[in-house]
Amino acid sequence: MGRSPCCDKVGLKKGPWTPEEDQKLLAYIEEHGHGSWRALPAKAGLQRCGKSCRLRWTNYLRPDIKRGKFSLQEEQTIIQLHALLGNRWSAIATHLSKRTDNEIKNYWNTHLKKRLAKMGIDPVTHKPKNDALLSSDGQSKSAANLSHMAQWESARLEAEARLVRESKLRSHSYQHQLGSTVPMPARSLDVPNGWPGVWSKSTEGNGTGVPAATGIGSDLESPTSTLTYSENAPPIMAAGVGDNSVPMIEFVGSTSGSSEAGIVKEEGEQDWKRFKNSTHLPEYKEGMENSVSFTSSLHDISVSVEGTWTPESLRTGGGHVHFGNIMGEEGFTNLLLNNSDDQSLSDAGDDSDNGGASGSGGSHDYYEDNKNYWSSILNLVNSPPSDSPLF
DNA sequence: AAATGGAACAACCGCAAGAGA
DNA sequence: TTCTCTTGCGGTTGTTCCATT
Repeated sequence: MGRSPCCDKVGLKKGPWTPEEDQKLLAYIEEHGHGSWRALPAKAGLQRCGKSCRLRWTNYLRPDIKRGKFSLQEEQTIIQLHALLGNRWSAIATHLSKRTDNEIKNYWNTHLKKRLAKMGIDPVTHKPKNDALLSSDGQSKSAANLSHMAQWESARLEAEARLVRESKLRSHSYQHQLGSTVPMPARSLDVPNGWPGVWSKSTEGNGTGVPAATGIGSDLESPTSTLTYSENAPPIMAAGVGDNSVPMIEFVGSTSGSSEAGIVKEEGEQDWKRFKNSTHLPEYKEGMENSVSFTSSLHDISVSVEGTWTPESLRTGGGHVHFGNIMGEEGFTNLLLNNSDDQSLSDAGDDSDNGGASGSGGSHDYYEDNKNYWSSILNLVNSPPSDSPLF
């Protein structure tokens, strides 16, 4: 696994891109596609390394990028997904169509992270910084159980992200098979909305006969995969292999309708509707405490979880956790956002009942906040990413 | 009006993983 | 199997902008 020398060559320009350079890069990619990034600068007449060109394209020039201020919804999504995924910006970006991982990362570091910290919320754990005070009672246990489920969802979400990446890779290889160097838009990036101009030009220009984006983008073969996913030991789930307390998560994924990919999206949407309406966390039953299976019909993902699933870990409050129908509730994130001193944020919602989420509230509030918080997260990850062509 | 400090954002760096020869 | 190349990713740095003094 060597590392490409890239930018350490002398004579290559670094630093901010000029409009002329942007134009050259755009024009070249429009006509030829990017092909090999390493070879691109010379062909395009740019004194840049390929890596620099790739970053400029993916983070700035790509036509399917939405720029500008993040909406409240986007902020909420970022916070919620960050609570689940941590600094996995690319995975988060797959749920924020038209936003790049770099942009999300920057926004987190410059806005959201500080905002949370200012409110006494640890931006890493998404818990109040004085959480330790609660560790001696049952509240932390509840939080841990919720986190347990969140980890479970995190693994599922990451598997989804893998499927997206796989889809992208497949689409690239498909392109190569067709002898084209035109980059295949990735479904995860919601490309069809923004690509057609470039894509059509490209395909027309190179004469490969590859259908335009609206055609091939939606006809992308869906990922059909069998993957064994080993979560790399997040704190709560971490333990040694073979340890009975270790939840082992295995995803066996194959996409329904993969050979008729053109209808995948629609099927997926319906699938999600059914899924949202019917999905609960698996009900706890005696005798199955170390094995819980879950199936998402969307990707035929069957998830088997082996580990210390307890009735407590499957419950919040008085009933089983439902993923759906929580959107209307006031989530913890909303509390965070509403408590923010950022006037640009929504002041909607009445969080007075919950006593805020500054972390200094009572333990009951903390419990309720956690419940709402994770419910909101779980609801989010079980909702189709907005505008995402994957769903 | 000039200086200064912080915020915001673009870009770079280095590591890791996968593919292919 | 090993090595090289390419790409993706996350952390960090550098530059620009803007508000405040």
